[in-house]
Amino acid sequence: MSSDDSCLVAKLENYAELSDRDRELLSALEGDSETVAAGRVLMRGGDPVRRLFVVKTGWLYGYTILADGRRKVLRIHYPGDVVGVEQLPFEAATHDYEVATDAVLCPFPKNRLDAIFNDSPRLTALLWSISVIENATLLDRIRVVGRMNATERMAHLLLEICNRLRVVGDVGSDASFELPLPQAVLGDAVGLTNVYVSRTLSKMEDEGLIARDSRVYTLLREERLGEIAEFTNRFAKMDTTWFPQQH
Amino acid sequence: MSSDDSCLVAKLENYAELSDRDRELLSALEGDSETVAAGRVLMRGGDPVRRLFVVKTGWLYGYTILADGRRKVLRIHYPGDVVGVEQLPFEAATHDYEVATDAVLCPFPKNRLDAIFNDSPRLTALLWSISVIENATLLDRIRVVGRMNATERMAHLLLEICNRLRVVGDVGSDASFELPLPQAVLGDAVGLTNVYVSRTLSKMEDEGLIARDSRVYTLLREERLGEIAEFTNRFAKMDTTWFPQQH
DNA sequence: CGGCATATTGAAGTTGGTCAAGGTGAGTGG
DNA sequence: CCACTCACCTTGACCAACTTCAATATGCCG
Repeated sequence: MSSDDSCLVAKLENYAELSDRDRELLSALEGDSETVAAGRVLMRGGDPVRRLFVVKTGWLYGYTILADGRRKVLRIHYPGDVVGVEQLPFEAATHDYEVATDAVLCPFPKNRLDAIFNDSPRLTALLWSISVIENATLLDRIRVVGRMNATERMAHLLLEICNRLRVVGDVGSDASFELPLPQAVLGDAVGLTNVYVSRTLSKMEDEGLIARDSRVYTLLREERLGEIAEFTNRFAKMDTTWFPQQH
Repeated sequence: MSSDDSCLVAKLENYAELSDRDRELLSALEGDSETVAAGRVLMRGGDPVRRLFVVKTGWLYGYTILADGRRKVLRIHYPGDVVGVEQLPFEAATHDYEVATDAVLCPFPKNRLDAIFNDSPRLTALLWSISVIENATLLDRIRVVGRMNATERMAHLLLEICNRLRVVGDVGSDASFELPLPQAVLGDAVGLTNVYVSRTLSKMEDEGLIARDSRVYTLLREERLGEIAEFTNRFAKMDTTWFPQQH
């Protein structure tokens, strides 16, 4: 496989120059690939975690189910993501993962990361940075879920999804994109019920903020949505000045 | 300063063996220290971020204020924490930080991290792991705030604080500890109002779950609280088997 | 002693949850 | 090609949890 068709390499090159060696190290992670069907549970909380996954295509999400059945989606993963970094320091998975759409994943054992740690401090810093940025989106999510009302929550979620998809080019120039997740999952992501997600999206549609055609969403007034949700695109820019020098 | 009185070194040594060189690298980060008075704002969202801080003593927390004044505490920082890792990839701070109690901080420029990246892949992996674990506590927080009721939220918060403090030994054998944050801040942390925090804590006290004496809290039935909140102590154990070898 | 921040308690108001009924659309089998 | 199913979405009526507003209490520090 050439590194040209690696969405991970493409994503990382947005932020910093990669050496040939770096590209080689990353390609090694995407060696094998495996197809997983929509609806499959990739991993369960408590399972031993020995592998990470680079997502080549498809969507998945991490979630937990509370004792009484309430469910919370913790993080949505998009093409180009490395799934499992959040499990690195744990012997057993902290939560479940479901594959939302048919997906192509490239699994690799987590101890293969040591090649990166040993050979490329710079690439290590870059991967860490990506994980910290995703972290920042979690802080945003905490802010949203902890203090915002339903419309603000949905606006924020749609903006985040739209901007994540833009990184891999899956968004039209009119800010339209396919969102293959059912409303119940969107609700689980932002802490609302499926019923109230429906009501809220309908209201946003009535107000001309968004349009929907089955599961294709269009952000008609993206700027306004940004104000409503006080949205910041965390992936816009990265500070790499502190990175260790290539050597 | 000897590394013996470094809470950062102490914390890290819980999880993996450190070489003399590692200890040296870490001590370099805690060279200078600076005292900051309770109530001071350490950093504001938008400020350039050039330094990280090792917390030697004291509490601080990160927060954001929404346009209409609603406030959300994003993360509480304890002694031994490295504050600012979450800002590494950003040119400007993503949110504000307030010092909650008089604190001693050791600031160091973020580009001094490259010594660690270059010289100790193993220490790099360890620091990354710590940041991923903190990440996991954020996921827990999202679960709590997104799907749990007031009692469950407060139970979870108290357990998390108690277990974080245990790492630095600030908890009595009867599970009692000083919690110097006003109830409004606790509410901002879990997405409740100060009023409802008061009601909820009173109710928990009536039920014999906790006891309070001014700001000293005792978890009378810690096990039961753990069930209520479905709490997991993320700092209990770390998988270091995948770490790059010392070389 | 006075002032200020914090905590408690009560009463009334809202947002979103719950329960339930119906509608829509894609996929399947006859 | 139609009927059946199943998953998902929508809408209405009622309800509960938490918020808001307001008054009062407590406690610390000058």
